[in-house]
Amino acid sequence: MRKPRGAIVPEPEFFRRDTVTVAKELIGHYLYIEKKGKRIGGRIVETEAYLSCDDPACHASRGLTERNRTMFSAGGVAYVYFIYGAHHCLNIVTGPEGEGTAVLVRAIEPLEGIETMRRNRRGIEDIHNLANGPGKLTIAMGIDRKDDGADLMKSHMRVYLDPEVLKHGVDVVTTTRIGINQAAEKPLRFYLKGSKFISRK
DNA sequence: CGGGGGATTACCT
DNA sequence: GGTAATCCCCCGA
Repeated sequence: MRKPRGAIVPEPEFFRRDTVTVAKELIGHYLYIEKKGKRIGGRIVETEAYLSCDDPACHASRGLTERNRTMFSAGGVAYVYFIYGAHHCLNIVTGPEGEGTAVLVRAIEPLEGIETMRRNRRGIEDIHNLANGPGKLTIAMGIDRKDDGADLMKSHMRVYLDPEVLKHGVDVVTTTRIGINQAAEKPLRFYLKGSKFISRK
C-alpha cells in the first residue's frame, strides 16, 4: 500500500504492549484498507480493550478455540469475527503471542475513499454516520472474515501512526464498554474528546 | 448434531 | 423503545 504522506509504519512492539495502553494510544492514528489500488479509511476515534482471561466479556476468556484462534497471535494482526448473523467486527490483536488480548475498533473519522464508503453503506450521505460503530465501520471499509489475520504492518490493511499525535498526544475520554453484559462496568472504552465521529457519548 | 447466545444495525411504531 | 435480520461457533448430549 502506498503510504499516506508523513505517516509512520508502527514497529511490532507498538502492538505487543498492554492492551489498555494500545487501545488508548491508537486513538488519533490511522486505519486504512486498500481495495483495487485505492486507499479507504481514516482516523481511529473510538476503541475498546478486551483483556483475555481476566475479562469474561472477551472471546478469549475461555481459552483458544477455532473461532478466536487469531486473537492469540502476536500483536499487530487483525482479528475479524461475525456477530448477530449480520455484522463483522474488526479487532487489533495486542500483547505477545498466546495472550489473547485485542482492541475493538468501534469508529473512524473517514478521510479517504469517502465516496466508496457511501456506496458500501448503501447511499448514506452523512459523513458522521458512515463508520461510527463497529458494524458500520466494517461495512463502509468492506472488511469481512477474509481479512482475518491480516498483518497491519505489511498487508492490504494497515495501521499508520500520525507523527503529530505521537509528538503532542490527543485528549482521550475513558468510559465503559458498549453492548456487553459481562464486566460491563469496567472503564475500557476510549474515544477522541470532542469527535463528531464516535458511535455515542 | 441441535440449541442458544452474541463486542450490531436499521426500521418500525 | 422494541425487534427482526440471519450466521458462526461453542456447548451439551
